[in-house]
Amino acid sequence: MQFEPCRTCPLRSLPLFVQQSAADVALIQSLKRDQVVMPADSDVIHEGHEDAPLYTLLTGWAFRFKTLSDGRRQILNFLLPGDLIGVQQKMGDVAAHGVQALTEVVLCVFRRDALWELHRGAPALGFAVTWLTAHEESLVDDTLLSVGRRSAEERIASLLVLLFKRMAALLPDGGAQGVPFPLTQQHIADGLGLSLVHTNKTLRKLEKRGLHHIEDGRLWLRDVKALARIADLYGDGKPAPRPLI
Amino acid sequence: MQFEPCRTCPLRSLPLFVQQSAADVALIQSLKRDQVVMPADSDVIHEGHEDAPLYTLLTGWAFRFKTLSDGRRQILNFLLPGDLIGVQQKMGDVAAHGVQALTEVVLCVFRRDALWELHRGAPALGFAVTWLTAHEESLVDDTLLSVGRRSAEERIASLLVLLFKRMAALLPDGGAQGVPFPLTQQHIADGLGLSLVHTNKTLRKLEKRGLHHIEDGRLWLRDVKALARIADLYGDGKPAPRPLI
DNA sequence: CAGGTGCTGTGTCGAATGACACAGCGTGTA
DNA sequence: TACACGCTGTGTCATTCGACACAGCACCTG
Repeated sequence: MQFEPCRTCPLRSLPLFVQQSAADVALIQSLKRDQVVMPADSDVIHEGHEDAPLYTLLTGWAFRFKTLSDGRRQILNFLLPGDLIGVQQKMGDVAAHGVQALTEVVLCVFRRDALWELHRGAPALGFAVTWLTAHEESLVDDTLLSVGRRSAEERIASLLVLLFKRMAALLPDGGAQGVPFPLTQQHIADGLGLSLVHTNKTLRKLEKRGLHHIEDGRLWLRDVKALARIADLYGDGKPAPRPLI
Repeated sequence: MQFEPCRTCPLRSLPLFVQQSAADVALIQSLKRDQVVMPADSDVIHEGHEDAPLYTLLTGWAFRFKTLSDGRRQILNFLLPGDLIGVQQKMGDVAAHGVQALTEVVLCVFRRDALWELHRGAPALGFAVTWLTAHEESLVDDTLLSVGRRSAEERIASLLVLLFKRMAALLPDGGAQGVPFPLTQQHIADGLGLSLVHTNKTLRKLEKRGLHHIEDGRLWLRDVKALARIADLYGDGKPAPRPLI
């Protein structure tokens, strides 16, 4: 095992993540099987794959998605460092989703029985898995509210603000210099149930009003308040402190 | 404690639910605090409520939803007997959702610390909580695919088939005589991101083609194959066996 | 340097869906 | 009986959003 021990994982020291006991970290470490790098646009989990391993995203961006048989694609949510990948794969009867890398990603690979071993070996870690799963569901809930009931402009405002805040919580400067933003307009469209063209026009409209700016893979929010107002987002805050597995 | 013991819970004997050890059932029982009946249309959990208890739905239908401040409402998913209610409430920073009864419902009420005690007391039950949460997420994923990428006709076909199958799995006759279906067209509209009027017209179109029939709170699928083809649903099957807490 | 590819930007047009208005019908209730 | 209310059904018109077409530009690669 030549990879870095979990104890010194660079994510773990961020204020976003809650402190865990040495024993719990050691258990996580013992279930870690490998650490891999995958290039941008590669498939982390093939859609329809039934028995994928469990991963944690260490660096980079990815997304979960489903497609219809004629190719229409819906992005379910975006994955940032610290997100767990593959919990739903072995559960649930409904057809599985795929996971694709947006940027080059670094992944922790866990043993296939890790999900069960986490529950068996440490209740706190089992609880953490539940927490992360429920949290991800609440992200999907929010997107569903957007796609079902918000206009194109409101959806885009909402996405920009929520992704900005999630990413900013992972940065030392909290997004003062903008945040990395590797999505193309096609990804935004697929995440919000919009067409590419309409996404482009709506983004341009918001940008012309001085609300945001995207350039060279970075996103700046020029007027977070206005965007949050458009999206009808309440709750100011930083993302809640979360467990890391 | 005058309510029925979990051991003889009528749901537990259905083939849909996996067998659990006597010790696990006893633990569940020990965390059960009450059993309550609530009328149709009542709020099980108020939207925005931060610290609701954990429930299991014993009989009846309910739904989770979120609203925008101007009243637009999105139903996130429908809840049937055996579904766990309230896992997301204490987790996740994004604003909470509400839960409302569609019919009169009977609920098991658990102690506030039940979620943690399940993980602490029995790894298998902690795992079951994770399973149920991941499973519910996959339902929301599916709805998001519908709302984002399916046409109105496809969405409705998909909803009818999926709800029919979920409900049929809870019935002895497997839906041969139709299944109970307490949704109004407004609920369908709010669950699929459509307007009431358009929902009505689309339902009528499908019914005129002989694909389904709704009457007196029951749903019959006259041509499941055709509906599944319209919705681009694959996977024939019955819902997977699931834990019951 | 030519050509290909992926992404963004824009105009025009058409289609899916929403908004509004109102009717019918069953049910509860004063 | 009369009336209100909730739900379904239907016509007409308005709007949002999607489809198609194409341009510009950066980047790669032969």
